[in-house]
Amino acid sequence: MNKIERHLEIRNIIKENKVGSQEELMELLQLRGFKFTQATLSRDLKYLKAGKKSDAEKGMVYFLPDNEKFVSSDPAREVVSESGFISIEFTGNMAVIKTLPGFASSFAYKIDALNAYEILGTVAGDDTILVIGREGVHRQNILLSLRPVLPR
Amino acid sequence: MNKIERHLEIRNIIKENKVGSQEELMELLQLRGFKFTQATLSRDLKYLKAGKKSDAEKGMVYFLPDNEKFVSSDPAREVVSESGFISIEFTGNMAVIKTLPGFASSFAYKIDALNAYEILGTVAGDDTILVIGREGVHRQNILLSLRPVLPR
DNA sequence: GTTCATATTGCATATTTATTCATTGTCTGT
DNA sequence: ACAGACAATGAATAAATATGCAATATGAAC
Repeated sequence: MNKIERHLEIRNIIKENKVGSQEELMELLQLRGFKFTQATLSRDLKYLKAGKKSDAEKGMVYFLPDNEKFVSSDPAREVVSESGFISIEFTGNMAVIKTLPGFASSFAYKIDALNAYEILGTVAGDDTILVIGREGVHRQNILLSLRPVLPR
Repeated sequence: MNKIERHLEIRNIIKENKVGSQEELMELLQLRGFKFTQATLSRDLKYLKAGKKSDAEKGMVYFLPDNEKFVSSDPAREVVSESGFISIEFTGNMAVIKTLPGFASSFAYKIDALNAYEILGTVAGDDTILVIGREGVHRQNILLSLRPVLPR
């Protein structure tokens, strides 16, 4: 039972190639040594939240949800893809942190876990976190307290 | 032969609703007085380059390519039904935008896409968006930069 | 190991979507 | 108005995708 590996390979193939049907995808996977049926592939694609979009060349091709395209194999970008952190900016005694789509809440969770006195609380959307500083606390203090969760 | 109108309506429906199948879409169109078969709808969707993507609520739903512009055949409802926008109010250098339930994140996405210098970021819930203005920026500037995504 | 609970899968089939072929509708030039 | 060319459509059917069910595998608790 090699579901995990199969899922990884499916993602790779969909990202690198224009795949027009499950049958086509199945052939590619079988070339790589996987053994299974179309029913399984249908379930896999559902699990991976793959969709199908219009393509000039092949009619319809499979694609993965947006956040997939940010997963880079380039080590220089690893930091971003691991934590999802993109940027931080201040206004007043609040900080606005930008993350990759979907990463905000997990990132905010880390911030909350710091239990920093300086930080009153956080509000997380999908790709943005609002960090509310305690009254009288200066942005430099907020930044310092956030240090542990920010990429170096 | 009302292909054009039908296409417009299909786009509206797809934009505004989560449509899971051609059959479902066909019912909605027939309620609006269109008469045709599934074969035609399949061709229409191909022509409109519609795709299908994963959706938490309905499994798979149709969507239009990014560059597709929304055109409503009912001008009166366009404002609210297109964007879901309901109201905007300010406090300090933040704006609170109210939308129809479920519309906040897609509306916030449009705001983010503006990439406005004046706007540090947005946090979206289900029907409310908090827009954080850059320090020193006044509400009038924020309002101006939001202009492109607000109903006229 | 044995048992129970749950996950994974294939097979067969249902459901959904695309296409072929024939027909009808629309437009243009005369 | 008529003929010819082509677009649009429906009916039937093919192709593609999803799912119910039963069998098998996996892991946890004992």
